[in-house]
Parts: sequence; C-alpha cells; structure tokens
Amino acid sequence: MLSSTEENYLKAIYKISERDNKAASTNAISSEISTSAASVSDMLQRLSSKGMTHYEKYKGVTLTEQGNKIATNLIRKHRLWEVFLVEKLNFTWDEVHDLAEQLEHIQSPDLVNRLDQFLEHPKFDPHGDPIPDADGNFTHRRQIELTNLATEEIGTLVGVQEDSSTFLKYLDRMGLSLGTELKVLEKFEFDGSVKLLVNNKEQITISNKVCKNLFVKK
Amino acid sequence: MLSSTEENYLKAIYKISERDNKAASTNAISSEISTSAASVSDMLQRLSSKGMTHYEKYKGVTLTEQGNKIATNLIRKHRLWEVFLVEKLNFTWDEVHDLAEQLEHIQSPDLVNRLDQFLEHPKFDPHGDPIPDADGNFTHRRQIELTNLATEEIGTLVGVQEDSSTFLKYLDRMGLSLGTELKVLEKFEFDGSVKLLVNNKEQITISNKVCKNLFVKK
DNA sequence: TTCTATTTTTAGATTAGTCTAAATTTATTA
DNA sequence: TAATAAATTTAGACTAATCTAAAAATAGAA
Repeated sequence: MLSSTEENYLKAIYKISERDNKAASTNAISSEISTSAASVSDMLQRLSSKGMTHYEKYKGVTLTEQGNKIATNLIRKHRLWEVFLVEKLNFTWDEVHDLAEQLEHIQSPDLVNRLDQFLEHPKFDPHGDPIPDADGNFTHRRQIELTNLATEEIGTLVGVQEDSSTFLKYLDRMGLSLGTELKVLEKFEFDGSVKLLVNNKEQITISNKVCKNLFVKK
Repeated sequence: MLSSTEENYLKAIYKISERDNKAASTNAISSEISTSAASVSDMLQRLSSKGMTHYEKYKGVTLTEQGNKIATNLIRKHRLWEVFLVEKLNFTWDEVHDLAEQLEHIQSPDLVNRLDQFLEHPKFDPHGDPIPDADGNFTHRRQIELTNLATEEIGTLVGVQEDSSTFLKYLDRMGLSLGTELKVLEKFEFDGSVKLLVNNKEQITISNKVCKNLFVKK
C-alpha cells in the first residue's frame, strides 16, 4: 500500500499529464505539490520501483496502468467526499477542497462504494467536475469554455476550472453558481472581458481570466 | 498541531488512565499501541515538551488539560464516525472500528460539529459507548456489568467493553445486539459461565469472559 | 555546432518515528 | 537489606520524506 505522500505524487502526475498531454516533468510536479525538484526526483525513482510510473531520467514520468488506477480512484474519492460535504453537511463549495484532500486518503474500498450509493451515484462534484465510477470511467462532459460562446448565445454554467476558495467566493459574490443561465451580451476585444445577462435579470461584466475558468452547456 | 501518531499516544494514555485510575506506565502504553517501550519513552518526552502530558521519568504519565481535551475530541470524532458508518452507510458494528481509527484524525473542528448535527446529536455509538459533546462532557451511562446481575434478574444489553471484530461477530452469532433483553437463568460457579434467556425466547450459555464484556441496564 | 542557461539528478544532512541492545532505575523477595 | 527481577531509559541505527548545494545532462541560441 502507498503512503498519502506517494498518493499525492500520483495525483499530481495524473493532473499534469492530463493538462499538458505529455509526460510530467520534475519541475512541473515540484511546482504542483510545492516541494523541491530534488525531492520529486527521489520520489519518482521510488514510485517507478514500485511499478506505479514509467520513468526515464531526464525524460519525465507517466503513470503505469496501476498508477493510473490509483490516481483515478483518489479523484473518485475526493469528488464523492466533496458531494457529501456539500449535500449532507451543508458546507459551501469553496470550503470543501482541503477537507476532501484529507478524506481521499482514507483506505477502504468498501467505504467509497457505500458513500457513492448513499449519495445516489452522483456524476459531478460541487464544482461540476465528473466523478469516475468504480472502474475509473468518467462521464464525458458536453461543455465548452464560456469564451467560446458567441455574442447573443445562451448557456448554462455547468463547471469551473479552478476550485480555489477565492475564485469560488468571487463567483458567489457575482451571483454565479452551477445551473445559472448566462447570455453573452457583449465581448470586449480590448481585454477579452465579457458582459453577461445572468438568469435573465442582472447584467455583470467579468474578466477574460474568469471567463476561461467557466464551463457552460449550450 | 499534532501528528496522527502523537494523537494516538494521547488516546492510549487516556484509555489506560481511565481504566486503571492512575498514571499510565510506559509498558502499558507500549502494549496498547504495539510499539517498543523505547519508542514510547521517546514519545513521552516529546509530548511533555509540547505540554500535552505530565511526565516524570520512571513514574508514568498523565494528560494535561490540553492533552485531555485532544484525547476526548478524538473519542468524540471516532464515535460519531462510527454512528455515521453504521446508520448512514449500513456497515455492521464489527466493521467500523478500523475505519473510524482513520477518520478520527481528519482535522477540521467544523466537520465534527456538522457531522454531529447531521446525525442528530447521538449520545451513544454503535457499541453503546457514550459520545462526548463538543465540550468533552460524556453522558453518564447507567449500566452495570452483566456479571453483577443476580439469578432471575432481567436486563437490557446497552453496551460492550471490547469492540474487536471477532467479539462482535460472536455476539451477532449468539443473537445478541444492543437492546436485547436478557434474563439470568443460572450462574455456574465452576467457571463463571452464565445461562441466559434471550428476548424471552432462546436459551444460551456464555462464558465468564463474554459476560464481563457486556453491559446491561436493569 | 558550440556555448550558455535551464532542468534534473546526486550528495549529504535533517526530522519524525521506529527498532534492538545496553545501561539504569525501581520493585520484589529471600 | 542485599540480590535479583522487572520496568524504563539511553544509545545508536534505520526508513521515509524532506531540504540545500553541487554536479550532470539537456535544450536553446548565437
């Protein structure tokens, strides 16, 4: 069995490979989990000797099938716990990330599955991210970045890229939550900011950076 | 903040002091948490330097107010999680101990209290053990050991001493669970075993060892 | 293609928690 | 009360995970 630390490395490698579509570099991992490159280098050798990663010195690292399975399961646990915290314990969506980081390391295959059942097999977490099933299959999101919506088009907010507390609090403040209907009124070329009609009522303008972090369904 | 390991030492010290009504010895702790006496000795000095324990070499150890508070809170968390696992996720009472050992180390004051609220402030865990409130106060159990029941007396099973999986499975097998009504039919002096009438129906005989692990309310 | 900058790895040290073996202190008992 | 047994602590070593500094390898630019 792996330590929590080792598990966190696998998750980081998964996340980076997913994002960049290539082997994760030592530096990318070290900045993802805030440790020195030296520590990462050490750990990569350990994870490889345990059959979790394919690693060639100076060439970056990818997950083996086994490593991928563990990483996916961590994500499953993380997102299910987030649903539990929000739906059952009434936490807000900006409070649950750090807690789920702890809970995802609880060891018990039975627990995850019972939790999944208790929550009635949710497909998405409170941030709109898909929850993989017990076999590691994700429900594919039919969603696009808000930036890809043309003027006058309407979409429903179904997910966010970032889940930092500051970003989520900002969204709450602007009256944006999952399920909110958005109509693009105007796109400003100058800085990429966008003027929106929210739920057919209020008008707000959001920056390009915010825009890129919002997923909508047409 | 303390590590999980340090927390486990505090819990062990709490448990032993409670049971024996005196300072916990190095050996008692080492057998409670299955580590060498040398490791315990080391740890006791560390915990004392952190203000968690009163420790005098060769004289055993007791908890400071702060240490006591942490230990009590761990017990609170442990028992609340056990209620959650049994009531909400349908685990059986013999399956939850090890999982609760992991869950009790999750750090978040908010989480415990929300869990408590979600479970509607249970007073006892699935083994009949009292759950301390947020201030560390236990509901006093008005219960006696089954061994103290005289012949012909009737009691309701309200708690168990041990919560090892083997013991609890044995009880299930014998048709004994919390709430079961027991009538003492005969006490055998020879080996301390006892013949019981269970729920006014079946007759069983249990050993003295089992007897000592059962609490009843008259 | 060669030199320089960047990235990555190695070397060596540190901390928490553990161990065994040896030394020391306390308890028991003759 | 002196000798022996038991309990406890200290010494020294090990592993996992981390760090900084130095060395080595790779990538990029002239």
